[in-house]
Amino acid sequence: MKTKLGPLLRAIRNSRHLTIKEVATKAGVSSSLLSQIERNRISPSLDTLLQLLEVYGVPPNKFFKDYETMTRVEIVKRDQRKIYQRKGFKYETLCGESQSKGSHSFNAFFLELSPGQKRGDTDDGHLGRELGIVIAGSAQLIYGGETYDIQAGDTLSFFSQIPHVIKNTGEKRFQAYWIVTPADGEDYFGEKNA
Amino acid sequence: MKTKLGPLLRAIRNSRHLTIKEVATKAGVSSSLLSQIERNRISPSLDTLLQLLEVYGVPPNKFFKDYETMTRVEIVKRDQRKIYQRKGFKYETLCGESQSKGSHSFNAFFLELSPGQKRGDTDDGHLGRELGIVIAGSAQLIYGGETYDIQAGDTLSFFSQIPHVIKNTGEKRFQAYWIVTPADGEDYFGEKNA
DNA sequence: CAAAAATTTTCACTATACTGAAATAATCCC
DNA sequence: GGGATTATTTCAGTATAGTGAAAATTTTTG
Repeated sequence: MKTKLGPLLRAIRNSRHLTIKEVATKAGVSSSLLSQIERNRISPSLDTLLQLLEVYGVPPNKFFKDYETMTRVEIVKRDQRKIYQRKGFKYETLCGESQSKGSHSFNAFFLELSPGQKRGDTDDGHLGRELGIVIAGSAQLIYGGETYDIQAGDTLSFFSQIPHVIKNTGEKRFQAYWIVTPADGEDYFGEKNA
Repeated sequence: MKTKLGPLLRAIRNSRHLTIKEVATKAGVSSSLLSQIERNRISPSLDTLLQLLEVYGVPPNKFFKDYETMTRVEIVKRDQRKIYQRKGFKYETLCGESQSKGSHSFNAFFLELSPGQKRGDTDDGHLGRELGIVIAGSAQLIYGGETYDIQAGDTLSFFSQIPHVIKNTGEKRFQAYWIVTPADGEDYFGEKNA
């Protein structure tokens, strides 16, 4: 009851355009079990997981390589930014190694929350990564059951399929740059910009 | 109740000179559970396995990469040998790709069984790979619950920690070259030629 | 938009992973 | 070699993974 790989399994299944029933039958398990696994209500046994991966044609080591980067939340504090020069411009790295390498690239928009307001639901269906750059205010990030306090100058990045909520806990309004990635060709998923 | 990675987990634990109790405590599980997992009497849940790997400091993707090559038995029939020339010698490959690459290299000895005689026990403690080259006679290999018929000209290779038995089922005596590997530096185990 | 079909979720039940304590086996040490 | 200590296994009981059917939801279709 600890692992949170259900959403990834669901994303893989959707990318193959397979129904729960189809996959369950091929893997030799019940539909209800698969349904519960994909929503993290049950932590699958190793046997079950390996059977599912076999149906999807995903080698276990590849799956766990991605799982590793998936389950890692990385918070870069303002004073931890790495600064470097390039082509006359000054850069400050906002995203650590575990996020920048791999098969997801970013797109951005601007986000503002009034005091008490919150954003992000438990299952928005979007697949990929999110990157938040906090400009003003303070907030709480709830990610995979754990809570993180963030404030102006901090940067946070995580896998968007995992349930997450961000809430303005301060008095002022909360402002941040928000970057979202589509799934691209390097991962399991056949379709681009799904 | 399908996976057979218990012996590998036990081998890893022994290489670290840790007791069942120590590991179980660190991983937050009971001693009895670990005991049963290592002898394949229980297929661990994913949570439990990941906790154990964390104690050992083994990344899951690495573990499953090795598990993949571990669980594969490869039988090369006489007429399937790949023949090639090199430095004036003629070679016939006896060992497929899944065995030759990776972190185990081979050493050899000669094996002879009289009719009905059998060799190999369910847990000989030796860690590494075995390679058998059958010269004369016929036999049965029982490996991980499955039975394979082998005869003169065949080659078999497998991970020696998995329970295995070879039995002379023919009328004549059974002869084979037998190759065994020690664990080397590329895998989890600190000690060489343990 | 409403009925039908297909897919997913819920619910009561069964099988098995997991626990804690006692029994067995192995190791230590004088 | 024998008693003490430590490590492992066994056993009865509990928690949770897994099942099969029916209910609820979503999608399709006319």
